[in-house]
Amino acid sequence: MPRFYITTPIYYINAEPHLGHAYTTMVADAIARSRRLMGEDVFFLTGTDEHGQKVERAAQKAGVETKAFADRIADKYRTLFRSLNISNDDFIRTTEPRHIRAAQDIWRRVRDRGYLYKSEYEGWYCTVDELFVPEAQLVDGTKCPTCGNPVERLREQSYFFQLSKFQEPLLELYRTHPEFITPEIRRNEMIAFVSAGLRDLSVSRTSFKWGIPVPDDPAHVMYVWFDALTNYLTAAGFPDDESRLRRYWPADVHLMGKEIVRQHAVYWPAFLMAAGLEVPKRVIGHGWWLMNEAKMSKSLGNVVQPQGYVDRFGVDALRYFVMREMVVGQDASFADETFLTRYNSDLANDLGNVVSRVTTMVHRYCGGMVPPRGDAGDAGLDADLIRTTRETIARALEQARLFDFSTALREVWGLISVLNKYVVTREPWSLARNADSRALLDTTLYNAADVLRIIAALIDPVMPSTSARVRAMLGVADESWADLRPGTLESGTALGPTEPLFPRMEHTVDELRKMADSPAPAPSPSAAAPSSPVPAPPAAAPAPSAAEGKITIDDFMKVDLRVAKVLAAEKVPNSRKLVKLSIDVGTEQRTLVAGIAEAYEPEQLVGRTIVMVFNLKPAKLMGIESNGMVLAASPDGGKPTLVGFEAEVPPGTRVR
RNA sequence: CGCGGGGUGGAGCAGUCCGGUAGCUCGUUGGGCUCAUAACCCAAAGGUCGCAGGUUCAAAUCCUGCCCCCGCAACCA
Repeated sequence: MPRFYITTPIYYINAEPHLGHAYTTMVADAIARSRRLMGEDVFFLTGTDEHGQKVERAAQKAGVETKAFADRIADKYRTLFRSLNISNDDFIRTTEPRHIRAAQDIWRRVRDRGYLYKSEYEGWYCTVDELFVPEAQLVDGTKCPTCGNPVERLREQSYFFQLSKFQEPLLELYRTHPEFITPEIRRNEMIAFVSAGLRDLSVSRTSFKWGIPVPDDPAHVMYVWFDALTNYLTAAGFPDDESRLRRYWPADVHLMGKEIVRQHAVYWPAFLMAAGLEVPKRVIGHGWWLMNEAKMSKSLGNVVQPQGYVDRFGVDALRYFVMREMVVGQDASFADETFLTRYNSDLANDLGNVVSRVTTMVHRYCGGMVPPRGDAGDAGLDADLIRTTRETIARALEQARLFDFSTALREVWGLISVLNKYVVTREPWSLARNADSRALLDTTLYNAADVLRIIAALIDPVMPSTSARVRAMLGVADESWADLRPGTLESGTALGPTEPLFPRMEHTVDELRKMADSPAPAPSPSAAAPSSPVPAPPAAAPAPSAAEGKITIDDFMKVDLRVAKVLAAEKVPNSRKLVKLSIDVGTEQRTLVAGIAEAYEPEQLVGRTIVMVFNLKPAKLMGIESNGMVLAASPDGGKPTLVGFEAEVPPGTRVR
């Protein structure tokens, strides 16, 4: 049996899971499921990356032990993946003993083959926060972005990996295996990056402890990617289980977001070559989900919580949407309007409705049993349907093999459309009124039900539970893709009860947003299968956990809001949206920088009364220090509108 | 010359590599049907394919120049 090993990245646990993590994992899941249907021996790995200073600090901040913190976040990922119906075969955590052993083993191999050397790492270090700060993040070029204190130049001992030795071997790899990096744009980027020259990589640290100790030099822990990337080997049995390793290594697909293609397509194969191990076969970098045209990010408050969509629409609706909407490799936008349209149009009106109408007719006209196939069909309509079905199977399977589920789904929906036309043209309801047309009625409904069976099989990797529900309605068992063809549905099969797959969602987007803002409804009372879409309970259940995310009046009072008057305003040179303001706050004059140039000309601002955050920590923007922040309404994607008053208020007045 | 993506009927997109009748989904309008989740089916309206040159029998597609939009970067404090 051919084997197929696919991985997601292991997710870094300093933050909670969001749509991006969910997306990568759902795509990997669809790939894994499709390969199982093709009869391959699949090993599908995901997990969490738990070491490093950021985790150590996040735990400190949360006031818990690092290990306990890691357990908690890892559980969140597990829980999310369960609710997304992810079929991973293993869930690896880099803090597990098996991984620590593997990472140390590969370290020794790389070291013994002469690709590690000890030297000094030099960088900007903040003694207050106890961490190195990348030069680009420094405030004013001298201060720590987190605490504002001056950083100092510091050296520490570090092991370096001789990445520079792998420039040629890597370019050779890209040349001889063009499919190694997909899509092509990522490949070109990597070729450019490697061609520009590679610097040796610092791969250990002495400045923190939360990591895997370097063998024979316990003052050092392994740094970031050396530890993390090795997980793909660990789970494949490295180093002890040789037969397993021979079976599953090298991996067939490493799937990830485009931001970490470099680590997987440059560092990782270099590490492996250095250790004398085989490199993976393919690295796929997918695009990003854009929210209102911006990349989602926490500070923008536009993070999509996957769980909310699962609760409202069902897992398969979310899985369908992301697979259908994003062409792997490109960016796509996640808009509620589009989601709702796809849900109602593709899932309710097309898929759900065609299943409903066909099964209902079999119940009504054929006593709930698949009728005999007969030979009453004609060479036109019936033969066309069967031929289209065959072609759809071939094309959808081919697209799935190429990891292009968007196109595969388009093919399947084309078949749904053809099936609808078939039904309308043949008019079974008319045939049913006339005893003479019994044979044609049977053939028609046989063919229609048979195509539903094919559709259920084709959507299986993307929508596993919907696939199962369609099969339950048809009374048929799971089937693989190995011998999928029309005409194999058995006559006489008793259908299960018909139920709506995707109830139409009549809410407007605004209503849905409101619901999404309120806390998710309590998990539906026991029995509800995870697959059944929960028709959103309108305006239900406030707040068991309402306290979360709210602040006390004391917290609010920490924010000192004041009225100020603009004395002068000028556009910051070379900036797009920044305006430099001189303002009168009653007691003093201040300079501040505001990101409102797209909405206001400087002249309009002079003399205007504004509201500002008075006690905000100063920050430097485009080289100008800003002492405070102007309040404005800032719609997503729109231009800001300044806060104002209906009556004259003197500068310096406190606002609460 | 910072890096990258993009400009195709009202909206969102495919087509561009390998020139040859401009396509899909949603929306709109009219009709049909009543098995179906007011779903489905048919038809129609709607496009100077960002602009200007060039190559060609023929350009959305190839070449040159320009304009505009959007990310990222170092500007949302």
